[in-house]
Amino acid sequence: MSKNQRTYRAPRGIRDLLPEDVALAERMERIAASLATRRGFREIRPALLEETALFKRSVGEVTDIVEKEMFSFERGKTHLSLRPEGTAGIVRAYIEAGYPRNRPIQRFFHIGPMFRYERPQKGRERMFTQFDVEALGSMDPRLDAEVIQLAALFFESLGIDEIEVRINSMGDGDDRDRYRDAVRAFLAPSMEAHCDLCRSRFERNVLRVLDCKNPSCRELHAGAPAIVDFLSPENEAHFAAVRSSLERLGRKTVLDSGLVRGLDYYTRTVFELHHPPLGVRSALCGGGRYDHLVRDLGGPDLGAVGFAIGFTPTLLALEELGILDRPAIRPAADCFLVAAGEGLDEEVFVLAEELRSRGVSVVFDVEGKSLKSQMKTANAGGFRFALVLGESELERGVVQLKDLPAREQHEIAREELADRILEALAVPS
RNA sequence: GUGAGUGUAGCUCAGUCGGUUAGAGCACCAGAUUGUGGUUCUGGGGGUCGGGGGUUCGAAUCCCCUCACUCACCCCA
Repeated sequence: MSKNQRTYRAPRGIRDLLPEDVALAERMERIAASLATRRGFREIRPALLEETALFKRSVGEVTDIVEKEMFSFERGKTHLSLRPEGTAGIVRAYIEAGYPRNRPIQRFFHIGPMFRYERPQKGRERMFTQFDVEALGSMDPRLDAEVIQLAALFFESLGIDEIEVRINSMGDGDDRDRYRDAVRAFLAPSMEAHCDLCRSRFERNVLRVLDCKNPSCRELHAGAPAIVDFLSPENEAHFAAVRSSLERLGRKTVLDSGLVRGLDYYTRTVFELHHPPLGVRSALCGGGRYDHLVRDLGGPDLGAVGFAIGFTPTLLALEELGILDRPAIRPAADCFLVAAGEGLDEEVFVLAEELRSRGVSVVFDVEGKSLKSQMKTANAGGFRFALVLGESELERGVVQLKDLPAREQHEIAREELADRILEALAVPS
């Protein structure tokens, strides 16, 4: 860093995943992928960038996400946005690829970055990774239960037990509208007594008023209408079926009539997975059914259900629970090739590539360090082997193979070197 | 967008009532009779004390502004 040169940082709320961090991310990805594929969910990698209109249409014009949280820009006449969530793009891809006509039942999962222009704080970033699962093309309540079960198993596989499934139904169409009207009518007389926030929620999303944590507001909500009393027989049956399917798996559900997902596309089943001991940050997963999104985005009217799990909240949860065991940092390669003496640069380079071609991972010193210093580097870097090549070895066609943790060194014929290394690596040290 | 807290070396931090060359640990680099790593010892590089302005004989320290980060609210994974 020179003095008169300005420096650069990652943009606010965006952090780099350094090589040291990748193993942990990979572990979560592996667990997610394994649970998903076992249930026939296939990985999909949709666009990171979409037409802005897609999100306006699906997520909703009057949501916080669309109103103020999207990274949007214009190129030519096209308005684009970095995706703030995964479902819209996945459904768009599903329709665009023609699945609805040919093979409407599709189970997809995706792990990748999402972007929201928010003020960063603990557990919340502008670029964050989500594990998304979407079961498309069916209304079957067992799919609701299946994805909820999948989400719960994800956390349990990581060691987070006591996952609480909070569930609600938002109804669909008429019953939902009637419920909303009823809530509005119920609240209207007491709005003056509510907090400022509730008053703004009343305008933006009435149902959210019932979610207020303010005790004085809560008192005003006693006797508020419950959605379950408004559900059509069909939606009520669906909701009951989802819960009973989960019960059959031994998974309890908690009816949370205040649970209202913020995005416009949700219908019927909505749910959140919580780990109550985590307090304010107990919410680990959110999802639900979005039965008309495919239609709203230009496809046939097909049901769908899915969820999103944020990796950052998950990691935070593991940390707070003290069960985050970071995978050991793996060395860059198995072997560190040491040059014993001057003028061996080319020889070292050639030997390294020779070993690599036989399947051995090797790096060599590029700082012109002393032999001793190279050995230190090999040790500090966690390499299993140091390979020493000097004039003498070169002439005799051998290499010193040093097993660093074992502190043993043997002279090996160059032709046998790769095999000997691979052999030694095959048995646990 | 609103509010609060914090900015000293790559990292974690100390720095008194304002006082002269701003420190420690870790990390890094180099040595300890010249072809061999964990410990130890010695030495070394590295900071315009976030930036700008002000008060003062004198500012890392006090005041103002600004930026950044963190946390909280809204909302959310």
